[in-house]
Amino acid sequence: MPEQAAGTGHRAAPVHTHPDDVALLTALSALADPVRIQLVRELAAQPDWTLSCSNFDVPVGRAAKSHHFTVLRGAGLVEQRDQGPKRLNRLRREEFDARFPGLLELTLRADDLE
Amino acid sequence: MPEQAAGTGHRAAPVHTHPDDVALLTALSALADPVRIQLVRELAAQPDWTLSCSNFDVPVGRAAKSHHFTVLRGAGLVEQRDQGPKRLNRLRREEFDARFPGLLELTLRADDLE
DNA sequence: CGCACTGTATGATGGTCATCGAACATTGAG
DNA sequence: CTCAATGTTCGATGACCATCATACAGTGCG
Repeated sequence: MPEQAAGTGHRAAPVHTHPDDVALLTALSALADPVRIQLVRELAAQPDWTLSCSNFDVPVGRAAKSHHFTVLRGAGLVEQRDQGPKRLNRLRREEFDARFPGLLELTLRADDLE
Repeated sequence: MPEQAAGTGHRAAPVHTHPDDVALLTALSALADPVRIQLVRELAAQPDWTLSCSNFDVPVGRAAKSHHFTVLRGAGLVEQRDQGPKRLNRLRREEFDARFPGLLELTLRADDLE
């Protein structure tokens, strides 16, 4: 099969939560972690669907990184799509900003003293 | 002594942190707690300097409540002033909003699903 | 002074969570 | 098929934190 959608995947699709279904406390808790803040920032610095999980430069192992992505998905911050063995990521900018106006911008702002 | 300033207080003054000196992670962590969110909301619903700590209706004991106010002060969210045996509170709306635009408004917004 | 009220400080406790190592699953390439 | 690469899952561990009960310290009133 040539380029047939590349999506025959028998793999379990990642579970997503739309920002509209996310509680404020969940969103704040998701962002109240230095590793996850860094993930969101690196994600924002590259085009959508260009970064796979292993491309992020955070000081934790694969297992912890996978856990953090689960949390970010659950908070409506990240969308993931499988492509081959990789899991590509996208920051849900507009949808999240519609639910929590300003919060993402705040997170992405390069503040000193962090 | 009649109304002589009411400030002879030998009590240790509460330690405050200006929002400008607060890291994003600190602010998010402070608000990522249901009790503290409720404290901030009740505080916002009344005029400044009208609520003493014991006036807040949260389901924790005095000790825990005191702890939460310490966290809120350290995040630049609350200012406290001693008056007699009471410690009056004020939400630092403008200063906090200048440092973290939109975050306070987000917190005060009555979202369902929390 | 003695007392009620208000808030803080001090351990102690329990739960949550971030992390790791190792095992496992899936995918695509050789 | 075999292998390397990518992620997930599981169990265990350790740290952090919210909470409590208790004791303590100011404050003002009678």
